[in-house]
Amino acid sequence: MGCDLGDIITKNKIKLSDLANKKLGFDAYNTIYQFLSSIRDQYGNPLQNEKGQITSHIVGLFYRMTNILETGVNPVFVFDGKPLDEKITVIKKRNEIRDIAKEKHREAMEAEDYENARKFGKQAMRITPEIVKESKELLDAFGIPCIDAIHDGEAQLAVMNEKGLLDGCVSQDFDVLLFGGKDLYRNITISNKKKANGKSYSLTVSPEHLNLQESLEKQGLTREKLIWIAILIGNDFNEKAPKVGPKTALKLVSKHNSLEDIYKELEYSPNYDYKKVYEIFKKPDYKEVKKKEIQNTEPNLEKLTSLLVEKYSFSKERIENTLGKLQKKEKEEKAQPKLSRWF
DNA sequence: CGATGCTA
DNA sequence: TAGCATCGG
Repeated sequence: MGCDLGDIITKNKIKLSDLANKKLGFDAYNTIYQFLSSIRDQYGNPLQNEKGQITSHIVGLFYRMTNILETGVNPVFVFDGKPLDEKITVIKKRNEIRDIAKEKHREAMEAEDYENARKFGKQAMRITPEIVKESKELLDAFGIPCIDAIHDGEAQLAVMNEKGLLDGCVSQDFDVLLFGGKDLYRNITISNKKKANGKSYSLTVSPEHLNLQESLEKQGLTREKLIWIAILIGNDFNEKAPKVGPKTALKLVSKHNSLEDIYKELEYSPNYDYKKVYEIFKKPDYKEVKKKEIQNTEPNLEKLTSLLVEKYSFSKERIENTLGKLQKKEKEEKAQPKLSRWF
């Protein structure tokens, strides 16, 4: 997904508690997709209740958002709008991969090959309008505002960050930086353990902060040249140039003064409109939002409980136990009205 | 993924 | 009670 700028961007380890009192914009699709692909049973099927409703995104959002609010973060979720025409190719390709994965998951289940079932099950999920609606309903009960971007959610996040409406953007993808977002936060999770694959639990990931300006300075780049790199190595809007990875791309943009010159050296003529792609990143689509629209409100604990217990059949005991922690935090804030984010 | 249960 | 295993829905 997105664009593989991992080798070019500087990563700074942080603690979750460093994010207290920050206004952070979450890439909604990115966050929800992670839950859908990782919260699964031993056969690679998503979690569902007895009615057959998928609940992976609900479980994931519920626990992560209680932790995020407890940390003192003020979140806002930004959803993707209608995709740009330039993104259709990537979307079609992803849908094909998903369809193939679905079929392979079915075959693996039939063969009782559960390792492969898990592997392909992960790749078979897609975010449906239903999942979006349910996620928004849950976030609303948490008092977390949701907004819809014109096109790419990451574009909207980047501009909101650049304008000072956000202290940072939360996504696993790097694209926010291409769109001009200043601060990107990755791995914003409670547990630092990550499954390398089905078996080993060895890899650990920690929350990290990526700053656009710092990364550009360290590499002697400008944002314009960073966008060239993205175009050369491939992104959501165009495919990569042959035999060019991040390292080669970095050398190429340092040596040349235009993408035309780089393509000339590569003896490659792209069959896509790279000037248009440049503009998509350079001047991202933005929907005007007022500060008031992205303000958090007090979580509605009764509504959360009834939603989760009645609609999704969660264990009442678990929900009340988890929400109890949030309630405690709330009481502390009310005792210190000046510090409260809700008034 | 994040919580909870089990084990030594 | 830390560290791994497996529920959860």
